[in-house]
Amino acid sequence: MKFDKMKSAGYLSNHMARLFAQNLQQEISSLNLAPAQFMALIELWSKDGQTQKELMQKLDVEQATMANTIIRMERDDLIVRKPHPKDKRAQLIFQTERAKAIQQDAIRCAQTVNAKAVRGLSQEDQKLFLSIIPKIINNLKISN
Amino acid sequence: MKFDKMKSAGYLSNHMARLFAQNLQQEISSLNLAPAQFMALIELWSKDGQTQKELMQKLDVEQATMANTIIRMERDDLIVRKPHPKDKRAQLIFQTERAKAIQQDAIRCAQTVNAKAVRGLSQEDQKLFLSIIPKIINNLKISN
DNA sequence: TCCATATACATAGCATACTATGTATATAAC
DNA sequence: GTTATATACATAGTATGCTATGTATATGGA
Repeated sequence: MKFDKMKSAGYLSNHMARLFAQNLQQEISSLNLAPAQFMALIELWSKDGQTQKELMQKLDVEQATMANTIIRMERDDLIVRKPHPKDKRAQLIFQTERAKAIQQDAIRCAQTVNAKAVRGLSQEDQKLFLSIIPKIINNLKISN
Repeated sequence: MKFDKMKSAGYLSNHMARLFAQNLQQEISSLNLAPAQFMALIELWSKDGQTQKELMQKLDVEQATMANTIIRMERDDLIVRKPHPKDKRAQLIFQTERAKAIQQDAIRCAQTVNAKAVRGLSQEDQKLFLSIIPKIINNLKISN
């Protein structure tokens, strides 16, 4: 049995995702922001003051991954944690002024990378591509 | 300026690639094989006895990444290194019997994941999807 | 031949992902 | 109200990716 990389969605997805990450990292490096931190900020820009669990569910990463990202974001003055008013186990995570200040620049960087990625593709192909990925994501989720 | 995750090729690609990796990891875990090791083995199954540099170029990872993967594969009895006959700086990397023995099973696992991923997609969409990714990979490579 | 540069690989440090496990607080069952 | 279970988060260990840097060997030019 052979394995053809160029016909493997998984192989190609891995390669593509690594290149996206590298490009994004380079784009946003001047903002002193790392890709995973950017992902978390996207959620906080949309709604400030969320629990770790809420962020973790929206980003679909494991709890431990989210916890570590939050630690680094706190270290880098991107977020602060405040006690949850009703649940002593939980905390609410808020953006800092610094995080608010870089929002527009960071989003521009991400859009630059996305635009570079799809350069030369027809509008139809771009649309189809963006519509197929969520289906694959859904197929790959959880057990079955 | 807003950021719509569902319209971001980079965001979606990252999510999809993580799910592919998780699924593959689960599938091949019984073979005591990790995803990056599998990727390296694909190249060795295709051509045994390659230098670290050749593998690194074919997998398109950094030299340090390849070096570390090779260390783990040596530890896990998947490869052995032999001195390069003509270049004392280099080594040739060969599969072990164990690596040869798991080839068919490992490839089957990868194909299972790929099949799960594209379930419900039309043949056309699958084909188009696989043809678009290499274009994006090319767009994202290197400088410009 | 000798030296400067290039190449092949190793190593260190870090970010981001994972699983597994521990701890403290909430909540449900009795 | 106690106790058992569930939940929110932390921590440890590992894999895979990156950049930066070091070391040994090759190679090309004087």
